[in-house]
Amino acid sequence: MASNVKELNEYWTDIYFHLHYPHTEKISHQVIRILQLVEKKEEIGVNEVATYLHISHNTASEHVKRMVEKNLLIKERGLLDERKVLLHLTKVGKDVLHRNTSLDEEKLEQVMNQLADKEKEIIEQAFKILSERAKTCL
Amino acid sequence: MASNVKELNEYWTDIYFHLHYPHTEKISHQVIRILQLVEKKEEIGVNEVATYLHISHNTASEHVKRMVEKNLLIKERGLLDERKVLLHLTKVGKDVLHRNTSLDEEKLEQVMNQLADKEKEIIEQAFKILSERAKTCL
DNA sequence: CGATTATATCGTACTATACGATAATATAGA
DNA sequence: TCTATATTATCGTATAGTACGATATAATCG
Repeated sequence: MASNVKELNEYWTDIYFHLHYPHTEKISHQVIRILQLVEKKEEIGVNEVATYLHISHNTASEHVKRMVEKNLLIKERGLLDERKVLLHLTKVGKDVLHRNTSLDEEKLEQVMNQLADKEKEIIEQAFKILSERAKTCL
Repeated sequence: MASNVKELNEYWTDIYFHLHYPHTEKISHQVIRILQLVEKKEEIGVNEVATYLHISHNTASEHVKRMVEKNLLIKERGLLDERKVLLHLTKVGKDVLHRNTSLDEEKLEQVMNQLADKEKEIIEQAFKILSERAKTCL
């Protein structure tokens, strides 16, 4: 079973390598990780960012500040607890995140269009199942 | 069909978000991109790195130099053409790459073990099909 | 030998990353 | 209300990452 998982990972990295967007952007690693976190979680504040990246809260605060300056994030204060910050992606933030973590839509569509209907269906089902189950993990 | 591709990307990013390894490493974005390139391609030299990352050849050369110093890459001179450099991953390089681009094997196995045999099969097939077709893209 | 190709190095500049110390502000509890 | 705690922000400082022009080295090609 372990070799099975390794095999899946090889497929996974092959897919990303061949279908990712070109690397034209000068974007840092931590910035992308923060964008990913903010996109997928609701109610994200500075402390959650710090915990997620295993960095101190002051460093996290500075990341957030710079990302707001660059118009990647929007900061809002919590309604119930005004100490808290609620982070959201801007349109620019969403675009940057997309180009750096998603599969290139043109390439993916091109590949999908080469497939038989049954194959397409298998892929859609597989991704759906795995994403749903992944969400319940831990 | 376009919405289909967007849906797949949402599944894709959800899967990575929930199943990736924890972000404990202080590793830069360009370093990971270079590791990915070297892993997936044979006969990679400094110029290919520069082209792939859209950076100048001297910058690429310095990335490679630092990565060799950190024991992430091994440099070898081309047998036929000694001007060329051939890059390979070290064990450390492979490990770093794995922890930063693959799915966490424990988590993935945990998720897979919750699935019915038929679901497992669908996922394996889907990933296999997509990775094979992706390789023929462009 | 001269031109080309592939890589390396030097100097320089700027950005990113990180943390300790400290501060500001909001909430919660005695 | 006063104090403790929680959350975020800022300052000073240090180190590493990123990048490029200019220049150099070395191998190959014609």
